[in-house]
Amino acid sequence: MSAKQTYDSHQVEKKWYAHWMDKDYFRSVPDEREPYTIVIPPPNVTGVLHMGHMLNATVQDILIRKARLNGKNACWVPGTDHASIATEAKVVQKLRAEGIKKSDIGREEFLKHAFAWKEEYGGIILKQLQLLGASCDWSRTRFTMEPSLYAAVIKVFVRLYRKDKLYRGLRMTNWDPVAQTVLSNEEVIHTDENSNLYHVRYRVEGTDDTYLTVATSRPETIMGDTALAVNPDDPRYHHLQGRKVIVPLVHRIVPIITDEYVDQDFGTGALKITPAHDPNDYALGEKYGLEVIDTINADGTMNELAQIAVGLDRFEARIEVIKRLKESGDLVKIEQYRAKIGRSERTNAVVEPRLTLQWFMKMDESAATALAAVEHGEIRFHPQSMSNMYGSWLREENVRDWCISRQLWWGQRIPAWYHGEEVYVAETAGQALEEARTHHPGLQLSDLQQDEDVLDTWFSSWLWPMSVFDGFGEDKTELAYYYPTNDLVTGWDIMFFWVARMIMAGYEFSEELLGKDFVDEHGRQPFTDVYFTGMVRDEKRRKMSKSLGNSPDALALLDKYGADGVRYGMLSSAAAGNDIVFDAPIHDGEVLNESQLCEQGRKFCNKIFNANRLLQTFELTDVAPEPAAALATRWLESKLSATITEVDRMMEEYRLSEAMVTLYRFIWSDFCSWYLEAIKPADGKISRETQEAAISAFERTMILLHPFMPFITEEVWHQLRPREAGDDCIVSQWPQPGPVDQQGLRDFTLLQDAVAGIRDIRNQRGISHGEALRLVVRRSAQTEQVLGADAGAVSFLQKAGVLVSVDLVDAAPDNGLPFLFGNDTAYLILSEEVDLEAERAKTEEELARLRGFLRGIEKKLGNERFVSNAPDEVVALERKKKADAEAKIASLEKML
RNA sequence: GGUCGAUUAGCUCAGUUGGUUUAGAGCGUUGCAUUGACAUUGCAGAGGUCACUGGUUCGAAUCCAGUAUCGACCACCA
Repeated sequence: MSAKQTYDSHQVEKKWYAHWMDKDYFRSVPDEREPYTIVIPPPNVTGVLHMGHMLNATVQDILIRKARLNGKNACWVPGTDHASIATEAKVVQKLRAEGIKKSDIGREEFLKHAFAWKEEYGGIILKQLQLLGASCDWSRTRFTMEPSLYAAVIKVFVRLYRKDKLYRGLRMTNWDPVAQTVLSNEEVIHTDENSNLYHVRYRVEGTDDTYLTVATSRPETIMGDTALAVNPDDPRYHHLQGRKVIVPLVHRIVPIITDEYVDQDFGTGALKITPAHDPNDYALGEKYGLEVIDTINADGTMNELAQIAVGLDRFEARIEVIKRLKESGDLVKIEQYRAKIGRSERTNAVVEPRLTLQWFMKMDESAATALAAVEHGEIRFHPQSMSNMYGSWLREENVRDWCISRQLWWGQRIPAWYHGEEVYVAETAGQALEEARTHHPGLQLSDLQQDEDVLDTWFSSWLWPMSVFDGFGEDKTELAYYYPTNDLVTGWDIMFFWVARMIMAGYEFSEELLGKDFVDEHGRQPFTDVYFTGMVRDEKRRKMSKSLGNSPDALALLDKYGADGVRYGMLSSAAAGNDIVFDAPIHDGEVLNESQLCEQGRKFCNKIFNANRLLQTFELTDVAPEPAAALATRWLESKLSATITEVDRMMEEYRLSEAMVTLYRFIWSDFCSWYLEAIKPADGKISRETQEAAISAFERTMILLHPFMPFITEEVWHQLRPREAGDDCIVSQWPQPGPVDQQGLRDFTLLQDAVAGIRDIRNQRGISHGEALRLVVRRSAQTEQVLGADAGAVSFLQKAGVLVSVDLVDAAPDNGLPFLFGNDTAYLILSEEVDLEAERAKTEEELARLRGFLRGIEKKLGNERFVSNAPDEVVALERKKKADAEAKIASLEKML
């Protein structure tokens, strides 16, 4: 026999992934089979694999491989997202390092650089997914900025505009001064931060020493103040109503207005109004017709209108303004304060409320439709509780129009052309011109100005389930076959960004694209089920992120534990929607801590690998199977069937990690610890029939485990027996459960318990596992049935318990050590003296426990209402429990 | 401020319409054995009044109410 061996993941993974690709197993084309479709949540084109992607991809791969084994036409569409802000920021940074300014080279040139960047780094993440084993149809790889998907976005914009769902308007928006673009509300992250509340006094006009003091967190905006406000019911300020005050530093005279909005209990009960730099102030400004003085530039510096601190950044300006207020004596006090600060999701810059002209999509109708789709069950969420979060977002009062324009170049340019104040929206400049000419016949292309802005990245991602099948193109064959897709797997953090909007797009466009008959039959929803993965957190429960540097290097993990090991480790603690706490902080590719979860996965691979090796070492004979092996084989078949049923059910309910753990236990405990030990021959010779049964069971087990751990299962599949070309685990058939012999399972459990009892005695008395003992069992209906009916039972007991003999007797032997065998007693015959007192104490302890148990049952059965109200089978069960307990007690009493 | 969720062994978590032997797994821990499939593995042990208090029920970890603690999401209080 060869020396000890350990499973080596590296070479196996490389070999089989190449083989699968070579055989085109991941490829899907429409055919007569039922489709099963997943579209990947497209990662950022320049991103690198992190833990979130790995968890997400593992779940999708499990679902897609399971569907493939079930004979469906499994199609997993991969791709990447152009991620306009993130990618543009990276390209800008790279150019800056080369001494190039974005504004100097212009749009065309910049886009060339951006595409070059995409060519260089784009798709790295997809390559990394392959290392994990992801069985995507790579021939379908799509990119949100490729021509056909770009065209889809433009078409959709035009359609929505024609449907009067889009409008352009001057609004108070979230401005990112670093990226210098507007953001949607969802892209602003609000967190509590320490800040100060500055109390500043404004002198009342026409007085020398009457002041109105306001509290503000943003003193640098006072140069833009155009009013102060108090609550009309506030008695402190009744005498000031209708008066005017002088803004410090800039000496502007502004009115004191009254409005219910002002909270008397906050700060001083007086509020400064800066309509240009605060959404609420803007609303009040509109209400009272106040002047808007915009004092901040797009890059966050102060402009000339500020008069003070011109050219300084807003935060430097704050320091300067405070200094001057101190000098003028107008700063009354500074209070510590904890405030919500909004930051840009992408650049982390503090968001500046800013009045800008943007495109918006009306959301009221779409939101209502999308909400109904989940409420009515056309789309199911897993876990179901996630629909609460979804509901709270889409409820009418929380929905706001979607700001879809961005002041960037990397993205789909808005197809709107302007002629002065007029707007022409069309798919091409030519069409826009044509339309413009209906009003102005002599117009030339050069008279029209295309909108400089691009569309929000999510305005292309929301079409993903349709656009990847060219749903907006001429040929609808693919869309009609694959749509609606089946499962969407994503993190709940993009439920609003992405999931909700895809649902909206599905209901908005599917009928136009596929026709009413089609959607009436198949549905309008983009997917039928959404599986929300949890966030991957580090051992301190912080969300893993690049900025914290707490995310392990995914590639180092794969290298260390193998793809199967990592998949096992990630999934084993990942019930749907639950955050998973990952335990392996790795920095710069070096593993600092062991990941116990992945290590367990690695060991599991090793166990499977060696189980196969054992099977291969047996020497075959043509004799009939040993009785013990025959019994164990029948038991294993029942057990396997039960396991298949259980795994099927768990998969249907999206309880993937439980399904995997079930298989882990089946393989490790049932197959390896009990079954292989039972059939393992002493002389190395095994019946051909037993060997075949073992291999057959093991290969079906490999299929069951394949979705979870594809590489090791494929490898073992091929080592188990010679295979024809094309007979691969990945394309085999999911096994069907056979009959389950419940009585047989129960009887076998009894034998296992007896073996445990024997081992326990050996352990406690220090009897070597190798020393064969004699076992004597008291004869009863139960023991006769278990031991007498099948020659295998005795021989199994002998083998597993290491016994020279097993005898059924009517009277207790006088030198035996008794233990419970089912409801009866068995005696292990020892050569040495038995410490009767110690045994007696143990037996009495057990007796006391059983009596307590029996009392509980008797109480229950003595309860008239229980007997009359509980279902018959429950009562029958309790009676059985009672009888069993009584039999056991009798046995124990006899022992004493 | 509003809404939702969580609280089960030292740790991470299961527990699926309330009822199969007075709660399960993995890891960790303790003891013993082993290195002849398994840089290990096997066997066994300890460890939980299922957050707390009431209620519904023949029966509650499971349903209801309240309390406590934690967390998440949403919200324009300067």
